[in-house]
Amino acid sequence: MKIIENLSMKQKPTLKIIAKELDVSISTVSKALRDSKEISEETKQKVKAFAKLYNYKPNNIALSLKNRKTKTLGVIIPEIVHHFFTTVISGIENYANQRGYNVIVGLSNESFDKEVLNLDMLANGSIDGFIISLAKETLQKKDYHHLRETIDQGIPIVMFDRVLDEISCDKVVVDDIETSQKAVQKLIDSGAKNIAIITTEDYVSVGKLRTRGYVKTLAQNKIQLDESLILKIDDHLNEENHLEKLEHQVKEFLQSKNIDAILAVNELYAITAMKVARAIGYRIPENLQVIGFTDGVLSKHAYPPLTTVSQHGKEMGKQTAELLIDRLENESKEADDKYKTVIVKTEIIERETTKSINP
Amino acid sequence: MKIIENLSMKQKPTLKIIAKELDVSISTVSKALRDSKEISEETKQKVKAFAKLYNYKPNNIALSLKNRKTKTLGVIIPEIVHHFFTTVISGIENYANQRGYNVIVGLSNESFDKEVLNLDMLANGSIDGFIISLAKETLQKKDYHHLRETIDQGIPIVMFDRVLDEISCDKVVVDDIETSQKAVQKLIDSGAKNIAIITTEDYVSVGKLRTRGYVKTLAQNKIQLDESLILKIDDHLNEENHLEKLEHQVKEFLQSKNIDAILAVNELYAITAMKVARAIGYRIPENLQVIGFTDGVLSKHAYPPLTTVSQHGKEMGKQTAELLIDRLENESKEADDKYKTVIVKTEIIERETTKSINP
DNA sequence: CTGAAAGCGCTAACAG
DNA sequence: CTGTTAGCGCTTTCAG
Repeated sequence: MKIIENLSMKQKPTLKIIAKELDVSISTVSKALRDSKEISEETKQKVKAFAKLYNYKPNNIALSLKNRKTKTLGVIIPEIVHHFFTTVISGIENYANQRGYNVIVGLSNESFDKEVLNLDMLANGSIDGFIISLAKETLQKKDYHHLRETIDQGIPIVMFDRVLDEISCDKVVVDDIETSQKAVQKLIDSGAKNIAIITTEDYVSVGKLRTRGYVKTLAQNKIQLDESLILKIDDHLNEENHLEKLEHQVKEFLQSKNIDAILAVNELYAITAMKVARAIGYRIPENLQVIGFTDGVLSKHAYPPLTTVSQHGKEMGKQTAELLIDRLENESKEADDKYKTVIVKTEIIERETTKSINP
Repeated sequence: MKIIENLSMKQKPTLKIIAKELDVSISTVSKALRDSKEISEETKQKVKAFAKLYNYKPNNIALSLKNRKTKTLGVIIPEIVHHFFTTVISGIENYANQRGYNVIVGLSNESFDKEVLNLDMLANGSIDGFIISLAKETLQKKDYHHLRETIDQGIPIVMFDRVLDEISCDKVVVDDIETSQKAVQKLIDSGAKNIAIITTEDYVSVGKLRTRGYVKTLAQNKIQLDESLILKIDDHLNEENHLEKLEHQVKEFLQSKNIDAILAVNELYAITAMKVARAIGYRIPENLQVIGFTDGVLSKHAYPPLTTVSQHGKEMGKQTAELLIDRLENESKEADDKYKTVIVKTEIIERETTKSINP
């Protein structure tokens, strides 16, 4: 075969170019490469050899335009410097790749506007569907028009973790109430009397639900609820000194109360509570037990290693991706059209901030 | 204006549809929307109003095909559940968005094959350029053909952190040698005599460079180098029990030596060293000082809070994105064609694992 | 001022 | 077995 010089390594080969060089038509090349039986063995060989030689790869964009699907998922999360979200992404990416999908990541930074922007930016054909965990600001504003619009446009959304009852779509969550109950029960069983919870403001659904589980468990154990043992952190992540503020709030709380156990709604709150508590003389777990949510590096490497609720982020990621891709690929078969919400199991990982349960 | 019924909310409007409804040509619509002066004010108004009403947004894929550029960057990193990479991504995303670019993320999981796969998957038109930090396995194998090929294909690459001298392209790094020197000098100045370094195998460039800085600083201070104070961790991240193994290696090391300061090449090694050291009776920083690299959550919330070298991941991300986008948008002007490597400043953040420097 | 036509790279129905 | 044609959605000459 004579090698044609105008095919420098630089020039990315296209069907057109191959066709010209081989002096056949574009569609012949296309068919040959896809092993169509319309094409003679001989031609196929020739075309394939040439394609291989010049390392031909079909252009994704052209395929996307033709097929009206991009084989890529848009993932929009509030923050990426965050262990939980990071594990979720890794779960998504892994699974999506296996099924031939790519992942575009957008960050909302907990901002409503950025969430909308990202959605818009990607909804114009760049992706086939969204996986999203809502920004705090969105939850506060309760403005969901952007979600409604993209669903109306026919772009499916799967929500995870921070989800909305108001929007019907597939969802993946942890059973926050039940999990929180398990944790509080464990604290009670191991002898705690004055159990506090450090949680978020109610507009963050996970915070609200976990608080609900806390309240419920106390009731079940006939323990009088003391509202003042519920600390709702007023957390503005984007502020410069939010860590200092957090510590301050926690410190005041711990000093003013007589607490022997804490359930914290995330790692950071748990770690902070431990740090502050230690500073004011508590010993953990002897006179203060702590359980956190989200099993991340912080918990694992904390001092002492923190007992936490593992949310299985990777599994959640896998589930969201699966739900989304299944929906994308079944659009025609209206069979399983109903929206699903899958609940991912949690698990309490016992480390050294809780006591073993009394027999 | 009469509202035409076949435009249900579901149907995504295209120029074609708008043209038909308004009974003008496609090109007129296109021009009107782009405010071409070829079009009469009246028509423009009409078209724009209609487009707005039906929430028309140009299809990105079609634009990409037409313009031969996608306005999206491919970022390939070894791991995402990792504070440093996560901050880099956030820096990239932020800056890229500002300039109208999206970010596709690919994870190599430290595997050569997955790195190649990801590169291939995205190089077929999905992205305009790459930002990449190499997988350990790639560094070991020294097989860089995939990088060479994509550069040959005309797709620019910017490498960061784990970079290669062998490949010419833009790079963003931290000055590892110098930084490491600063850290070691600090340890020496605050009285340390037997300074150890916990580092990676040499094929990880940052490990090698930091080690070099360590060696250099000792020499400058006329301290005899004791090779046995260099612990090179044989780290296979993907193994199940790599944490246990790590602890084990560190423990043996600490027990067999008489060490009063440690420079650790990343957070995990630093934290692990502290944990092990505490367990065998060291007090930090009284008789063991520790400095880590990578200022992440682990360091900040460690017990005691760890003195670390901040690598300014976010800044690095911004720089990589800037380098890449600038190159993409200047392809014609061969002016600044030379490859650059920008060095991002580091900074030692003093917390409680080091002593203040003796006067 | 408006529209027809070509083309980005690819596929597929339809002719030959 | 191979080629022509049309079309995915958009921009951009070039005619009218």
